[in-house]
Amino acid sequence: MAKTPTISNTIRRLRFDNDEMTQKDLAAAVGVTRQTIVAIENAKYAPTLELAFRIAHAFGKPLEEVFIYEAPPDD
Amino acid sequence: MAKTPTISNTIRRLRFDNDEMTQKDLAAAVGVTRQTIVAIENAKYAPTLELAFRIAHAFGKPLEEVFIYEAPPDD
DNA sequence: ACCAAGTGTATAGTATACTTGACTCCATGA
DNA sequence: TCATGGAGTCAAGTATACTATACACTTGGT
Repeated sequence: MAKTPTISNTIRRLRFDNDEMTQKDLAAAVGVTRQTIVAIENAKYAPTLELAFRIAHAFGKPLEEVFIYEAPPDD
Repeated sequence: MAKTPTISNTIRRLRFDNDEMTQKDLAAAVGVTRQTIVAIENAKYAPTLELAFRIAHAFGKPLEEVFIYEAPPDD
């Protein structure tokens, strides 16, 4: 696996676009704790594929519109 | 997080469509071990979001064409 | 001045993705 | 017949996503 985190996301913007949904409400909607949302939103770590799908699903968006992969140079 | 695995994938088909690429070669291409590919291909567990992106990238396909999310009923 | 809601952070623990090394089985071909 | 390559599996260990509880800071409202 890659050493450098190469994934960004638009969760914060999507929350505000969705009636200013709180981190707490998003967490409940996708079935994780609030600090998991905080960590992901601030790119402390990337979610599992399943959680990524659930978050995208919660916003009614395709996954690749929520999470953006920046391919490393050695590709 | 969900208890039941709700993610399937088309890796096996994609490997064969890609010049019969072996598990070993795919593993090397995305930077993991061969048994990780075996496990994911046979849906023993789902990859991280980053690895999912790398696999899709290796095949030149969008992520959601490689990994398919089946939303649970309680959605 | 106070309080509540929303957000960020810390630490310790659990769950699971991923690694390493070894072994088996099956098919193909020299 | 035996060797080789591709695929599956098992067990023990490491890395990291995620949980639980708790506390600090800011902002808006009363």
